[in-house]
Amino acid sequence: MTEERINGDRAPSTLAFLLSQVGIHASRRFAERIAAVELNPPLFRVLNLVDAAEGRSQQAIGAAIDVPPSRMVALVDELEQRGLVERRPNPGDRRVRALYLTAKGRKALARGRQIAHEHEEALTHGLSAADRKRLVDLLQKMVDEQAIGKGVHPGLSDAKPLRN
Amino acid sequence: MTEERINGDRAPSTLAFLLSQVGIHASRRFAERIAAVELNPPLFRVLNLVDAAEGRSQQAIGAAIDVPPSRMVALVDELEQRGLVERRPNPGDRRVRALYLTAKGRKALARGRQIAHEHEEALTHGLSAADRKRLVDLLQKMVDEQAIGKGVHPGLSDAKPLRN
DNA sequence: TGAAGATTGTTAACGACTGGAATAATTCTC
DNA sequence: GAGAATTATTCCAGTCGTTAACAATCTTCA
Repeated sequence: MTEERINGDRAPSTLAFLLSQVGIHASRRFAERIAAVELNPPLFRVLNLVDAAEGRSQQAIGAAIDVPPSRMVALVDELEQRGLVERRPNPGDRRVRALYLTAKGRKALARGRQIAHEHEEALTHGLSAADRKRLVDLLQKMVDEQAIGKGVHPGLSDAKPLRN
Repeated sequence: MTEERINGDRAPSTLAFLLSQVGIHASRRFAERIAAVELNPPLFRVLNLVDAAEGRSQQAIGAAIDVPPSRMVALVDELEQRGLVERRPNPGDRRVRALYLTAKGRKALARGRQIAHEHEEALTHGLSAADRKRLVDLLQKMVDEQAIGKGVHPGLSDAKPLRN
């Protein structure tokens, strides 16, 4: 094989390019890491939200992370089957299934957070504390300017025109 | 509705979180923008690569952007049907279909680049030139440290354990 | 009070997207 | 010249997520 290595010069280091490159890399690595505890990002997010607001309805937490009701069902089904969360009846409203973390769920969440922490460390490995702070500030500024996801992480598999 | 707005504090502004949030946002917006010229990111990438190295085989450029052969077929099929690229026989190797841009393909590519430029502008809108440079430097440092995609943009829909 | 209209959780059907295996035609290695 | 490797392609199967429809339950308000 000639192996002439096609020159990537065409794809210059524009900020947009770097951002998506690094961002996607970060997402993927995290997905790989979190898989070690049999979780995937959406599941981990739901777990976090349930912990943040126990007793809420499926749709309430679904709305908080921009997940449609029909999708929440499958997500919670899995979490419940694995004994990480419970669906309890809501005395006040019998349509609602209030979500609660089980002891096992708390453990899984703790492990997940530990992994998230390690991920953070690995990702910022080559950066000094000062660099890290600068980067956080700059990115936060972008988030504010762009009014990106009002506090909600987009996740990789939402929206339609993604395709990338 | 109670609308108590579940507190997102659980998802602190870790660098990893910010990076994927902003990165994914950047990818999505670009996908939306590029759709204006009937292209999607993978198609645009192929177009760029063909331009960067005309006459290469499908698999050669596929390898350069980490797209499996079977997928390249569909990608090139579409590009060819729309008259943006041509598959020409390779005199030296009759198995190979060398790819070339058509005049129309060049125009589409030019428009795509224009859009990419606008995207860059919009994305960095709130940043000063100095901020922008700092950000590029920091991100580039991360790319180098992490040995992220050896010059290749990952794209949003590759790898398996993505899921996010 | 009671009927119409919302809302919650679920299921089912459908479509978009991909990668991997198998195949035919060619080329390369010895 | 035989067998291994390579290129492009087709096919198939699996993953995922969205929309629509539905039953049960609540709310509204005449």
